[in-house]
Amino acid sequence: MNPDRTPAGDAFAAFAISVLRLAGHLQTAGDALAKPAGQTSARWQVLAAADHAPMSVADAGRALGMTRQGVQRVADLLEKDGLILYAENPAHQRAKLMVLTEAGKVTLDAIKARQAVWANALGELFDKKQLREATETVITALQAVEKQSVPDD
Amino acid sequence: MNPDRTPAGDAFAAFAISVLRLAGHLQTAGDALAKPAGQTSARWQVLAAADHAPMSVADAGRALGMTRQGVQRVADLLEKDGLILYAENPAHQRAKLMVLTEAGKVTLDAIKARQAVWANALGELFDKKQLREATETVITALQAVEKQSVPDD
DNA sequence: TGCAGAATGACAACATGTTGTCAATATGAA
DNA sequence: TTCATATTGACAACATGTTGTCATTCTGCA
Repeated sequence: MNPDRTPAGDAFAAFAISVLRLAGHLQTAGDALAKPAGQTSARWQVLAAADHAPMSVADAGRALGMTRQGVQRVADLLEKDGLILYAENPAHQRAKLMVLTEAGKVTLDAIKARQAVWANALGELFDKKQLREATETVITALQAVEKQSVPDD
Repeated sequence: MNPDRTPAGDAFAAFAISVLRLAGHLQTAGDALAKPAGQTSARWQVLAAADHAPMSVADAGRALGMTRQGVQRVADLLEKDGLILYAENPAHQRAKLMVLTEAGKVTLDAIKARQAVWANALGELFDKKQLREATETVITALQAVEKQSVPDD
């Protein structure tokens, strides 16, 4: 079946599959959390990045682990909806800064409030130590997968 | 900042974010593993489902947690490339069965071999118990997130 | 046996994100 | 200061997946 996978390989593969499945459900939950505010996970992420600090589209792309073109498309939609605006950047003529408008702040706060209720309820289901250890394992895997180049293409 | 999130909520949110980030990297790694065979993660998943047992597009959608339309698009591409074929289904005139062709089997085996090397190497980096416990936590979260409806829309 | 309702594939519109390319703008080293 | 190089936004093509709709085919029950 899997001719050359070791027990350790099997264990990692099972872990990876469960992580991918959970991520799908988390994505769905994120969309549901953002929906009453008329937003989506993607828009929420960009709003949150711009709220954290005014930044260019390229900055947000790096912060979110996405290409700047992908962020650009969402940011243009957010601007059209009046949730962000592109402010002049004294340090760079081309790279305008995304800034939340009042409407953007209200929208983001509404999503954050719903997310808090959701996360609090789910957090109660776990032992604190269990959740912390799992998070550490996930982060370790994150770094390992980043580092591990796939067997030579 | 997050006015009403409890420590447990913070812990779950941190866990969720790390899972989403790892899933992104795993997706990228999956694409890299499939690429030398001229495939992608999506095509690999459909090939693997059809290899497990001949099944209809709708069946594969359920197995993969995707809509049947999404699977259909990929399956049509796989058929066009000669990796699967739609076999008559004695039990259902409309719902043909996806079956791997010889070329499909060769392609899938090539991907599986590369995935084994990759998973084995990553699995070695972890304590077996650590990986097993993290997988259990992820699966528990999976079930909880499925069950937990988002605060009333 | 019929027939209402479910399941399925086909098709279209759309959301999300990537890759590739181009021109405009910054940046840093000679 | 100048010029090669990197960064950035704009634009297009494409991959992936969802939602919605329709007609066809199955299924189960009265």
